[in-house]
Amino acid sequence: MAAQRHYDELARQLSAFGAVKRDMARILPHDCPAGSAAVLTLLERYGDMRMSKLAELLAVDMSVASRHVAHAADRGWIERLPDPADKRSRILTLTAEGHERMEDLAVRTTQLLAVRLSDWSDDEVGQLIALMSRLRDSFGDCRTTTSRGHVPVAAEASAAVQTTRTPA
Amino acid sequence: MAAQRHYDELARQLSAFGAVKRDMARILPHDCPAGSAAVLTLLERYGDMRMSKLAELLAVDMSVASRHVAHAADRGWIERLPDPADKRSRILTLTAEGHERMEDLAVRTTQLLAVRLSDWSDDEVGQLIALMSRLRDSFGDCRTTTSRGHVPVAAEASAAVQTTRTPA
DNA sequence: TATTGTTATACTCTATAACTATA
DNA sequence: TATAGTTATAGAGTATAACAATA
Repeated sequence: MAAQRHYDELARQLSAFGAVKRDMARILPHDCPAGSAAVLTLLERYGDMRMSKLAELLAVDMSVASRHVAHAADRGWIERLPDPADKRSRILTLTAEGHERMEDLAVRTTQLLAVRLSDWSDDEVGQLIALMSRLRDSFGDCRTTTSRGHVPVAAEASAAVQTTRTPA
Repeated sequence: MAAQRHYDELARQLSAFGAVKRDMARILPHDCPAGSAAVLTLLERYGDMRMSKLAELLAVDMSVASRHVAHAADRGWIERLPDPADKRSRILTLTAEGHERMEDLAVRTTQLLAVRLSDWSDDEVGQLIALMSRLRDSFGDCRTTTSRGHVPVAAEASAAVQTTRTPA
């Protein structure tokens, strides 16, 4: 259990962390907001998937994911193919244009981070990633796993305090 | 310099990190959105200050800070006193009601984090805070509006990782 | 002229709820 | 009835620009 004096500081860091995200978003093309970029990134990384799965990875409501997907689909970056196994569902897949767009996004991201993280060691970045990932996990946000070792978090979290697990 | 393979992963973590902030925001009182809560927190922590300083600490434009401050002032949580040294400026200060509100916020935050971080050690939380602080610092040089005295954001956190400020 | 702060406007992101079409 | 996905609506957060008052 962490000391209480750390709680306020962590909350403060989270509060001001948005500035980092906004700086990242500033380098995006004008027709590709952060939401769409996230959709493309996840599709390239994890391959074709359904809406519900994408929403889970994005850590947002499916209605939000649907909106981002519609934006990307309108621009021809992704396609929503019918799912032969379930006619209610749709399979999302990157188009050739989508892959091109992703290439562009990757270049922009790399260029920005190469500047911002110029005095970070590889190990330091790795540590930050690991801790951020674990925090998301502790908050029940890590529905997927970049690796196979997914640890369910609801169990140990609810041990300390009887908490309402997002009751509807 | 960090390896390129880490760049995409860090961008992905940042992208999905919003879910953590939203979970934190969910425990706030209905009349106190996250923006107002951040204002109260900073005023209690660093004491009375001017709008420009607050905006810097919030890492947002002053127009945004002004909006949050107006919300808090409308509810009697803070006061905007005239600055005798500069009649354009206003000194922000917490009222008694503001302190009460802060007490409530601190309790809510502590309760939530006690659950979420139940399996984190004190040192691990400190490491995360230090790395987040340093990342904000690495991104901070690009958007400083008033690069006067920079408040030591990571005062207590710098124990684990030494933050480096590259002078403009 | 430059700076401090406010306000008007517009845009992004988000969740809730109502809706459809399947299951 | 229940589930997958879409859309309409409302709310929070943000930046830009125009503005007023003061330096």
